[in-house]
Amino acid sequence: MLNGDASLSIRPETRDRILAAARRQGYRPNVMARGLKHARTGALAMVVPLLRNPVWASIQRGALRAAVEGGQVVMILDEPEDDVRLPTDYQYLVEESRADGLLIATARRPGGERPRPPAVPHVYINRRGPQPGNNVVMDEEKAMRLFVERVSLLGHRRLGMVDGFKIIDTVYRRAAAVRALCSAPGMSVAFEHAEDTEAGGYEATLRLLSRHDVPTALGVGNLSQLFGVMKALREAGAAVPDDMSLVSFDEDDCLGFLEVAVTSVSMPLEELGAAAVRALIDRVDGRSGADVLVSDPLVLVERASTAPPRLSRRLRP
Amino acid sequence: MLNGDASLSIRPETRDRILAAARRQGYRPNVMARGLKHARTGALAMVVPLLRNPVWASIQRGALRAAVEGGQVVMILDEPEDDVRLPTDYQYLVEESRADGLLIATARRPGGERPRPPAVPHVYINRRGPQPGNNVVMDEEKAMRLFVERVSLLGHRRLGMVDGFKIIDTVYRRAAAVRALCSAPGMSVAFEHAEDTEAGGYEATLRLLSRHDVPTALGVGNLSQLFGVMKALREAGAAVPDDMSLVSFDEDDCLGFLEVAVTSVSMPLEELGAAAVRALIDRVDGRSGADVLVSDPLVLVERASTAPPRLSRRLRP
DNA sequence: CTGTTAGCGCATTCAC
DNA sequence: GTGAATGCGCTAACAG
Repeated sequence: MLNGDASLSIRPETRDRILAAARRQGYRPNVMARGLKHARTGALAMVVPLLRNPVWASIQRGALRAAVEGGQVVMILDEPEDDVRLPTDYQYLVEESRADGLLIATARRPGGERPRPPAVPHVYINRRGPQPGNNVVMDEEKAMRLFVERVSLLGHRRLGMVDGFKIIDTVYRRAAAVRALCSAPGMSVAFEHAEDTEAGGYEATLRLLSRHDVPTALGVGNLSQLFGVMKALREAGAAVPDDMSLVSFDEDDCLGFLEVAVTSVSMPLEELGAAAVRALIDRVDGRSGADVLVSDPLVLVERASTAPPRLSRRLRP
Repeated sequence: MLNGDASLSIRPETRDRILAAARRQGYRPNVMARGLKHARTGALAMVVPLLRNPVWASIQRGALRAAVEGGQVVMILDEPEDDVRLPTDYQYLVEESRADGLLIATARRPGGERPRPPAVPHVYINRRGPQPGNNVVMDEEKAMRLFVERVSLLGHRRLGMVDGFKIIDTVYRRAAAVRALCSAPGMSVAFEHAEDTEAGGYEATLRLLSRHDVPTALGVGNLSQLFGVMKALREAGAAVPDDMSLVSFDEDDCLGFLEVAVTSVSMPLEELGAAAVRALIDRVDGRSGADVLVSDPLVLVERASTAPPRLSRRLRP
């Protein structure tokens, strides 16, 4: 009755009186006792690499919102980059009833061992696990398409991409998507993989600029790399957007305040986090489901870093 | 015995056999049952404003590290900026045994109501609560001193500061500290309060630049504002560092890759999070303590955005 | 429709 | 030295 069972037929006034009295006396149902009975904790465990990259903050926020809506609480586990664990290393949390399910948001796979899916309810966020059915990812293909369509419409034919390494699942999918999109005759794309850091973006751009066919439009996988990319362009005297069009795949308010305001593709990060939590709650409740592809809202945020390529280059045979 | 009670006198081989068998069968102690008995959950609840500002990622990371060391787990609660609650609104988490204590990391105070400390174990992170004894903060005074000493050594006399509003406790303490530090004859400081956003920093800088006594050295409270500050300086034609020295109070790798590499004061964010968790565990265990002031590692990261003021201005009477 | 009871899994206590 | 009983707070199933 104290949990709001409506099936009881008590006079409303009586019910209210009781509830008021309970509240006044400070009564709180003990979730551990309740959990013991139901074999449910009401908590979900989320394993994240707590990078300073703001995308995780957005994913977390979306996840937390969806969790409170589902009456769940989220506990955060931090996986340090220098101590990459297997997803199965976290299932003890469910086995010892600390959580009902696992949200696995670590992008990097540990090397060597063949992946096995955890034996407890789980969902992979922003990456695919070893099997279909428990993955919630964003529509990277659509993101790449927005980029490629935008710059090819401006007249660019030689594209470039700076992103992380391919062991990161999003990078893998982006690379495949952009290759497919640039397979049209006359189009090409140079893909540089580098660390997800400023220095990584810097080095990758240097490599790109030393090619004989320097791209005229560049996509950058994340904000940290973007700062390195812009530094390399600045030092090389390559003006944005006249010598190089630039598109970031991390949207952030700061982009509008840089030397040149940078156009970006805004990914549905909060939606991703929320969708993952909803999917996990389904699985905890025994409703299994298919993989989820989050495609909205995924838009190009136009700023000032894209323009047609220089005529001199464009017309060169 | 299964939890490693050494007081039992079992033959080591027997003990090992049992433990091995337990492990093989996948036995896991149920933390809810254990918790029910001990009236302990082994979890701490952390209320954060999930801003995209990377400082929260660092604080979280430090807190999570200290939590695993203390055998605790941290659940995260997100307080949206548009729905500021009272700290006491979260004590139900402890009352219904979801957590053993509260880490309150929201900086902004809700207006109107007089603050009352939660009636459960709690610690305020990076802000002071209504009473002394449960606050873990960083040494903002030391941070300001590093800034003021550095630029005054370079010859600056008119300083400026862009930061958030004074209802944010860190800002309040910084403002008091910098005023005290600049009370020497011939020194002055202009303090502009603004939103913790790029636009806020932009507007604040515009106000600063329109003064009759424009500062020659500027401290900026956080990274978001910094982008706005730099845009305003750029548009005004004020060169960094020649026309304006710049110091950020958020350290971030990206600072080294901006148009001008920005000097910063690196705050002990991870240490702050860790110290808060340790303090809270003490309080949960019944050991009360004093306020904690985290002062290390707090250093000036020299980059390229500080220089002596222009001679023309410096020599003007 | 209301009141009582058994048992969730563990740790502590007591009896053996 | 070992084993069985008790109760943490709750709820589902039951008996009244």
